[in-house]
Amino acid sequence: MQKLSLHRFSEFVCLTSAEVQAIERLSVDRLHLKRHDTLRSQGDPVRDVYLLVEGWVGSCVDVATGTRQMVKVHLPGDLLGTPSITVRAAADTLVALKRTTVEVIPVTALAELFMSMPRVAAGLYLTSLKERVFLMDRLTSVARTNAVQRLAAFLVSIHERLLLAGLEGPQFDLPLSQIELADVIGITPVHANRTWAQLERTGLVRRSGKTVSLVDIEGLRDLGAVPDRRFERLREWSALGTDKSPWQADRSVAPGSTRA
Amino acid sequence: MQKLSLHRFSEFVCLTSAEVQAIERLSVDRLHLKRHDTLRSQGDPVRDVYLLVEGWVGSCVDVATGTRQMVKVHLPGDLLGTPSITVRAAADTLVALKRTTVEVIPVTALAELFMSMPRVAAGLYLTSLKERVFLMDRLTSVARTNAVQRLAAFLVSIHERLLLAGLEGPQFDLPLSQIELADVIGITPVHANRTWAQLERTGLVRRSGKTVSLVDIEGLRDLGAVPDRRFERLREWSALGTDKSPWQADRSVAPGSTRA
DNA sequence: CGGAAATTTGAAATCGCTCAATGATAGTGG
DNA sequence: CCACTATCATTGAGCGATTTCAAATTTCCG
Repeated sequence: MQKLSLHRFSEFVCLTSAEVQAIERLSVDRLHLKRHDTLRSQGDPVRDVYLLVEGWVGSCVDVATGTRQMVKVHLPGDLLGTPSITVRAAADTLVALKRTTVEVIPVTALAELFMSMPRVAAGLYLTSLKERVFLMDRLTSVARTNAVQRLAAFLVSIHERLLLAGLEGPQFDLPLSQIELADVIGITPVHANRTWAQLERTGLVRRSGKTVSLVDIEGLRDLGAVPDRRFERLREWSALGTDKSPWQADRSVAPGSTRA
Repeated sequence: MQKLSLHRFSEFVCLTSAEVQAIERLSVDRLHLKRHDTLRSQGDPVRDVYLLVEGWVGSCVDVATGTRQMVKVHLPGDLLGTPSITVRAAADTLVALKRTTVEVIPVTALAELFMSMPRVAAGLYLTSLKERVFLMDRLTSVARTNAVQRLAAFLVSIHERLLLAGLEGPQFDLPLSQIELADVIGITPVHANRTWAQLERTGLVRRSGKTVSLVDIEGLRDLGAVPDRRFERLREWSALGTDKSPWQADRSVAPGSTRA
């Protein structure tokens, strides 16, 4: 995990070594955060984005009324804070959910990379589109399913992403407090507690401390009405561009493939 | 309105005439839809995206349980269906909310344009990031505010976008049925009716038939806890790239600027 | 060990949903 | 142009999910 994970750059486009090196040169600093530290607050000026090397970071939108919504839980390999580069003041607050390390990437450096390497640019674009699908599904989950279903869907989604990052088996550590979990699935902390108890009673999940074990993933997927999204690398975007070296560009990445 | 509106291409990057021409050459077909026609269904193969020339189109995610969530209401100038190009089967259903005209753009053509014109690519990327901010705010609205607040926020948001498209004044036509409105703000149709009545009782809005009149926009903005997002064109992305002609690249676009 | 934060539980209130029925409107074909 | 029909809007009543307020217990961290 000390090696930079370039998930978000290479998930749709296979990169050449020159491209990988260019990405690795983007960083101007490395930051270490402890749990609850704020990387950037909503309203702050936006000069940088961040590559999450290690740890978990939540992206939270604060509401005038005092509550907040965690619109994304970022895992290692994610590129953080990019949506805010389109606005004057950061749209969200980035907060560490556990001990975390990030690389700091100036927006100017990201822009230069984007304009000079078309295939990296395509990767960034497709990743952003994928995030939109993710947000669409989160919005649907919160708007149209009850608390137990949302929790089930969230656990499946996190587990799926951890599998892509190398996790094996149905068990993982969930560093979120119930307060933070409530922020994610759009309920109150008190109800998050009751919802956990209710979900455990179904027998589909077990938890002990911070450790979560998914007993019946298909059952959870059904309960949470998790849509079956099969993301894939697209020939159109890899086969074009200025680069002359050959690359394979057809392998599909199907997180929900246990289902098919 | 017969002229193509290129909102989504030019909102962050000022385009040269060569770039505009390349975009206009993308379309291979023009489709006319009447209200309730489906442009593309969730699960369909994704070969094209669509440029909305005239009309309104809803992007809906269906839930296994039978309900659906309209995750975006598209207005003229919007580029539709792009998030789905990252998945095997379309993530959403695109349905006409009134009489509508779209240009059909093959994904391959979009990819070629992206790989050959860096500044257009930057525009597409930034627009996609902006849509993520939009979705983050929608998610927050649905998760953290009540039905009246969501309706207020939705009306303000649509009005703001119509202003950018040339509308003048606080009045506009809302072609959505209450069923569709319920799909948008994440409630049931019956409750949408009561919510409209409740919002009208505040005196902040009036409606007669399909026509909506925002009596107190600031009041609605406060009620709906609408965040103040100021989108802006970024020097970083315009000033780079292969093009040699000069362009102004500093004008900010501030939809919510009445507030400041 | 001590204090702060997080978890858990109870009880009452509220918001939105469901079921059900009636009225209004608009599109269609004769 | 009108009648017919399907869709949409509206209202009532009861129910259920989630929130709110409050307090007790446990866990975590310095």
